[in-house]
Amino acid sequence: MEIEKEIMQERFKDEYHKLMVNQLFTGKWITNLIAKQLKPFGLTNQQYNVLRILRGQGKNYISVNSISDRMIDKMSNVSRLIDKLVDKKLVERRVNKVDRRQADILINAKGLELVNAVERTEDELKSNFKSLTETEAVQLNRLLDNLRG
Amino acid sequence: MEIEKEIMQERFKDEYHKLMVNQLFTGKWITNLIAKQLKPFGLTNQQYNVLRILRGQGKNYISVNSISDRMIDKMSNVSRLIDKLVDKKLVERRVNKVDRRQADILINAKGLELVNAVERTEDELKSNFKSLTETEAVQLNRLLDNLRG
DNA sequence: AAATATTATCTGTATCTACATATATTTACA
DNA sequence: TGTAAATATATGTAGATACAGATAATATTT
Repeated sequence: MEIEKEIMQERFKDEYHKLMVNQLFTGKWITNLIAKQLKPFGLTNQQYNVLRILRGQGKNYISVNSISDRMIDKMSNVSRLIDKLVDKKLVERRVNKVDRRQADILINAKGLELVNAVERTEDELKSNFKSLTETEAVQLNRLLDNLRG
Repeated sequence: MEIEKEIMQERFKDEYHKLMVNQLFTGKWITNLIAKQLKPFGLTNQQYNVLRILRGQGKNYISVNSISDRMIDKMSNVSRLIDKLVDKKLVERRVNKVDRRQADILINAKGLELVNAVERTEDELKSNFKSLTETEAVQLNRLLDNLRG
C-alpha cells in the first residue's frame, strides 16, 4: 500500500521527506512481523539476532563487543541481553583467559536447536515479501546502501 | 556502506533475507538520526510525530485513535504519550461533547513553536540522504511500497 | 427498556532501551 | 616500575514499549 494511505497523509514536502517516513514505517512493519514470528518461541528480536550471530561462529567463542558490532540494532546493553540468554540456558559465558576483561560467549545445543526451530518458520515470514521480484530486491538493497552513503 | 560491511556478515541466504536485514538496519539508522536531532528539544521520536500530526490538523481537535492511525509507529499507548505532551504544556486535551468516551487533542502555541523550531534543523538531518538523486528517491519509495504488498 | 456488544481510552505490569557511570583489566609511557 | 590512559564489560536509573485487562460511554439487540 502507498505510504500516504498507510499513515493517512496526503502529501509530503518532498521526495526525501516521504522517503524518510516510508523507511521508518517499513522498518517498523518488518520489526513487528519478526516479533510475531518469535513470540511463540519466547524470544525478542535482539535475542534472536544474537543467537544467529553466535550460531554463525560455530564452536568459536566471541566477545560481547564483537556481538555488538554484528548486531542489526547496535544497542548499548549486550551484557544484559546475554544475561537473559544465559538465564534461559541457551548460551554459555566465560571469562577470556588471555584478556580477563573480556567475556567469551558460545551458543549451546539448546540454543542452536531453538534458532533452527525458529528458522523453520521463515517461509511464512518471507511470504510477506514475495510481492517483489528478485531483481527488485537487488535494486532495493542497492538503493538502501546508497541512502546511507 | 554495504550492509555486509555494516554488520560484518559476509553473505546472506538470498536477496530477500539480505533485504530484510538491510531494511531493519536502515530503519534503525534513520531512527537514531532523528533521535539525535530531537534530543536538544527534549522530544522523543513519537512525541515529535504526534506534534506534527496535530500541527497538520490546524485548529481542529483530533481524537486519540485518529492520532494513532496517522502515526508512523502505531504503538499501543498514545494515551500516555499525550500525557507527556500535556505535562509539557504543548497540547490540550478535553472530552468530546458529543461522544464522551472520546478525548479531543489540540496543539497549542507553545507546541507549534517547538515543532517549527525542530523543523528549522531539518536541513542538517536531510544532508544525510543527499547521496541519492531525486529519481532514486522516487524509485526507492515505490519499491518500499511494493515490498509491503 | 434492559441486557449485551462494541468502541474509545486508560491503567497495571513486566520488560526493554538509552544514557551515564562504575568496575576491572590491560596498555602506554614517563 | 608506577601512574595515567584506554579498553571491555557491567550496573543504576529514568523513561519507553508491548501486552493484557479495566473502565466508561455508546450502539445494538431482544
